[in-house]
Amino acid sequence: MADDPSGPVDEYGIPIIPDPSDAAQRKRQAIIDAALAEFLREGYSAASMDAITSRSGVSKATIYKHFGNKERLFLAVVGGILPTTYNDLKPFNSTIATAPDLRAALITLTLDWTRILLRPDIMSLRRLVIGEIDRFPQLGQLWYRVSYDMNNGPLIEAFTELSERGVLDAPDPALAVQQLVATTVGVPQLVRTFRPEAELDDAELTRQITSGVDLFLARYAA
Amino acid sequence: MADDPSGPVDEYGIPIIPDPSDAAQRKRQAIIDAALAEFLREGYSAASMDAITSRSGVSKATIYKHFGNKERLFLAVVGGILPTTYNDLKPFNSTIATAPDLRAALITLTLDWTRILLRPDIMSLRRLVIGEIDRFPQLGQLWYRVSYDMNNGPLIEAFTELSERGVLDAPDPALAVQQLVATTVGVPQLVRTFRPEAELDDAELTRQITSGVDLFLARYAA
DNA sequence: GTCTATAAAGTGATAGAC
DNA sequence: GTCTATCACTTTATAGAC
Repeated sequence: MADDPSGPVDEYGIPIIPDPSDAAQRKRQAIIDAALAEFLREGYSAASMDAITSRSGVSKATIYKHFGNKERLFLAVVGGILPTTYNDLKPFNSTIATAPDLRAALITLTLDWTRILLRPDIMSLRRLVIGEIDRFPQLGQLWYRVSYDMNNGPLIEAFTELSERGVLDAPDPALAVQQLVATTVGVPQLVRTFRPEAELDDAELTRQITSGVDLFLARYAA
Repeated sequence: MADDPSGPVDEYGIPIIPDPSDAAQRKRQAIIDAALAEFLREGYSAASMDAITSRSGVSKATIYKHFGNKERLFLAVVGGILPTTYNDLKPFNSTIATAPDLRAALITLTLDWTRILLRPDIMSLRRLVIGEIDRFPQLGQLWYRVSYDMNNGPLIEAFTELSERGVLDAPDPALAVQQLVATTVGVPQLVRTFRPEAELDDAELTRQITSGVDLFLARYAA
């Protein structure tokens, strides 16, 4: 019988030949995962292609076949993870314009945003992008655009609608959104940017965010 | 006559022998200047000691005699420039508690701060520190402490006094200062952090800062 | 203290076999 | 597409002369 196991077989004994492009896709993903971990740990310059090679389990030549060079790998990996990261923030936007209790809705929204954006992995990614902006200005533009599309943009629309309905008095909704984000998310985020290990229990975080929303409403509630 | 110019002489023809420790001090300063420029351009890892050597005009061995290794050089250079940089912000603090027109004083203060902190060299330094925080947590702590001592600290004192006199209603002066900074300096600074080349004319900057101060006073003016 | 010259290790990238 | 083996170069750091 010619059933020596020279490879994986299915339930009928038929060899499973992985779709070549499928295997390539999995290797590509393994490279991306390894590269992201390495870039986050070491930054762009100190990250070595050798280290990414051993982390990923594929050969260095394969990495170069897929991504060309180190710069393109970096852009592909970081540029690819950015929208994914910010996607977590999207579900919270839609309820603002129709919320019965605007204050409670704003607190919930900004508190959720803050909890996500303070996550250590997202903070590390943020520091990495900021530190490499002179070398990769595209990433700064991308970060800005993504955070605008996913967060500020929808909120501006909601504030515009709320102003028309007389609930808010925000003649410049775009600036109002920037200010709301600054007084809420911005406060703990600034601390964590420079002191990643700074303690911040949930009660204190809630207090800061609530105070920021109240500050915002003291000026903008109609 | 034994006046062959084998070295610089003073007005009497007496050779000027530079104080050895003085020459060393000047070389040390040349190294620091060259290193700062190189680190700002390239970041920590990509900056090469060779490049710093040729920029500074001294030999590589001299740099190592002075600073030991690359990490210590980086810490000495960046840690040394931080207080110097933030010193520019100090003169503006003292007048707040006694200002006849608090709104105007706050606008002047935050506008001056913002103009300084948005300077390209300071923004680059900030990006450098943020990007290297995993490697050099001390710099994050230092940045935080320096900006606290030079800015927030004095303002907190002023707000405390103004609250006691009934001019402000700020039960938590430390948080109020964080919020004021966030709604003023923080708004354009966040944009410039990710988009160094973003245009921002002075009229628009003034509008943002003024709006931030008015937001602050809507909640905290007694 | 300062220099020149060099050591020892690591870098990004590629040629050629399969 | 993927691998092994290797190239050409740069890196940080130091030894030894002055």
